[in-house]
Amino acid sequence: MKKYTIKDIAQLAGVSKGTIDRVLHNRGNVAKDVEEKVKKLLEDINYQPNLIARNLKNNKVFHIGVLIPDPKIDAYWDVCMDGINTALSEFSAFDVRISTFLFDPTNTDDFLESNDQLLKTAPDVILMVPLFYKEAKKVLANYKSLNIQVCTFNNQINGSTTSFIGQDLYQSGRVAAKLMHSISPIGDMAIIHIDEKYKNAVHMQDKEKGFKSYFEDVEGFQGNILKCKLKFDDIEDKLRLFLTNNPNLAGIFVTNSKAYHLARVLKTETNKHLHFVGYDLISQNVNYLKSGIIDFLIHQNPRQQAYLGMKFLIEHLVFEKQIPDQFLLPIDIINAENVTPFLRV
Amino acid sequence: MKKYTIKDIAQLAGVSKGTIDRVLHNRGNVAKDVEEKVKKLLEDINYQPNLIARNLKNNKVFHIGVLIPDPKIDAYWDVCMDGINTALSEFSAFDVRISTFLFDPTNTDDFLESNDQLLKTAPDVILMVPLFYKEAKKVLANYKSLNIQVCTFNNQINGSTTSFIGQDLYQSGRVAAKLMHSISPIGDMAIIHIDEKYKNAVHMQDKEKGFKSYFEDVEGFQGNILKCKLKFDDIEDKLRLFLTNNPNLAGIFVTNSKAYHLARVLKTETNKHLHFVGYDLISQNVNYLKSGIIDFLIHQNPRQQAYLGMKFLIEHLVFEKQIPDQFLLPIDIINAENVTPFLRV
DNA sequence: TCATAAATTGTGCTCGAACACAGTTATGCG
DNA sequence: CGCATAACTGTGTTCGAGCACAATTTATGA
Repeated sequence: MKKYTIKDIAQLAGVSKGTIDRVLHNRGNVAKDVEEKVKKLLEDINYQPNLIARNLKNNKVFHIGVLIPDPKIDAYWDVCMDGINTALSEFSAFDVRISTFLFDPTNTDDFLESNDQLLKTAPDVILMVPLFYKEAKKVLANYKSLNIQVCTFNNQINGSTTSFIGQDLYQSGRVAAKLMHSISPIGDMAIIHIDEKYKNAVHMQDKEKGFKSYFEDVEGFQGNILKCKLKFDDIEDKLRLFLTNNPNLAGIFVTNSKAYHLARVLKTETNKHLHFVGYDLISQNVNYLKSGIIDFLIHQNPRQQAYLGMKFLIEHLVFEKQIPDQFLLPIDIINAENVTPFLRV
Repeated sequence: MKKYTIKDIAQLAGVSKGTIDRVLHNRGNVAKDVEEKVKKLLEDINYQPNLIARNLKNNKVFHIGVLIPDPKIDAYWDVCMDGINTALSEFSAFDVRISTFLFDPTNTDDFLESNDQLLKTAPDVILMVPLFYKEAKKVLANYKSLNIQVCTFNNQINGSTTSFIGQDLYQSGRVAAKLMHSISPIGDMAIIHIDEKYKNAVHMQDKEKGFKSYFEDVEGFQGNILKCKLKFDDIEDKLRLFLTNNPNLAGIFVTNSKAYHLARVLKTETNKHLHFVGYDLISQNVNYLKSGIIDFLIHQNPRQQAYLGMKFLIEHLVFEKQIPDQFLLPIDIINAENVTPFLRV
């Protein structure tokens, strides 16, 4: 229970605090027998350095680089900075500073360029959304060789050992399927991929696989799982055609945050209510959720992802805590009645 | 951007750091003109004391009293200690210690007795589940007069100014109703209160009100909202009777964590599937959720409640942060597919 | 005018870790 | 043996805030 200090240990070992310090930091110049004796003592009393004192002495300014998509181009990222700032203010006792670089989420070159600029600020550690697989893989490998600790969120780069915070997308597809099945026990289901310009195809495919796998597990399910790809410019026509061709359609699952594009069209289709599950609490989606066009949204919690990434990095810098290799957030189910507190958090 | 120290300010003001310190802490013995000058200077440069240095100097052991229901008597509370320990380990750099006192959630006297014992440990601040309205109100008033900061979670004591962390129960009733309506657009709905021995009637009533209010808002809803009170000893018979008497019943909403008692009975009723919404991720409920008897559980997140309470208290002690008067957590919707990550978090 | 009290201001030590540097003991070699 | 060098050990300062106490200045009264 008692907290031992270096001075205590020095006294116990019958040496000076300088020697203890040399042992603690493996700075050499310690007689072997003394070193062993001290090490054993440290072990025995389970010495934990006073991190407050350490931070006071070191008096470091920690520098965190942030590389995320530009919220002005895609509103989904709007809340990330909130999460980052929350973490920052929680640790305001320490001198942690960030350099934020935004990139166009439709432009791989911009990602690379912003990353170059970030690198120039010589950050201690980095928080990043590794949106583009190929480019991110290279970039992350580079940071690994530079021995700069990186935390990624939003999407995982397979085969990378970098720490990742996000959701299990396959499972979130299953959650969507379960919801759909709950509100619509029979009928055809459509998985709809809306083109996003950038290639996060892996994203959508994981969700699709999860969605399908759920219905495969349902014994005697009466309905087909359909698939449909839409592009921005021809959403309306193609969707109407799809609806006409599939009269047994009961539910629609949109694999990204663009559900509102469909919702706009479905709103005018008054003949029947299609069950509708989508992703992400961006304002357009929330409006359709509240008006009853969208039944459920799955919340990927970008704010929390960014917050946690920031927190892990700061705790690593300040308290030398280990950053988890992977941290999977719960998959939040949102309907019209529980949406408000989630917008706040 | 630059962080000013007391020494810096002393130099700027042309006085010694002792004088700055006297001004900062209103310790008097400072000439009026000097005091004003220093105060203005502090204002101008927006002086923020280095909390690391302060904590090192003060070198205090903070003592937090914890008063929660005994998990051995009601498993719902099992995860609270996890949350508390998580917060504790996050702040392991500081010397924060807890004294935990458990009470029987069916026994008001035990609550009062445990509280007396807690009081004897002379805690700096307190984290508490104020389960019993009348008793808690007294206890909280006492702490207020003793000027001991208290954080409560789980249930709010109306008319108390004590900080509260939890959920909006009325709204959670509405969430349950919306879920029920989604999976069962027509038919009668039953609100079932299962007796819990202790008088958290307010709890259940808020949920009931929310549930009802939702269906009142639904235009042209075809169904009745029924109500049923059950006691532990006659659950089975009474429930069967209720089911027989209400052939149009489509959904059941249980207002507390005891849904599994009904689920056991419903499992044997093979004639039709009743839609079923309950509360809390205790293992019995989760099993029925996974096996499909229960459709949704609402997660009150007791772990997170306890964690946040602890965190607020520690940050208050260590960093002198303000504790929010009220912090409402999101209302988590759980089905069989997203339950696992929630059990972990 | 000067002693004394009162008011004000300055100095120095502490907290615990980190590290530079000074000091001490051991070893090697001519 | 003597002396240089290496190997090891101890001391003292620093980080910033807080507080005790010393030091200084100002006010008061005989």
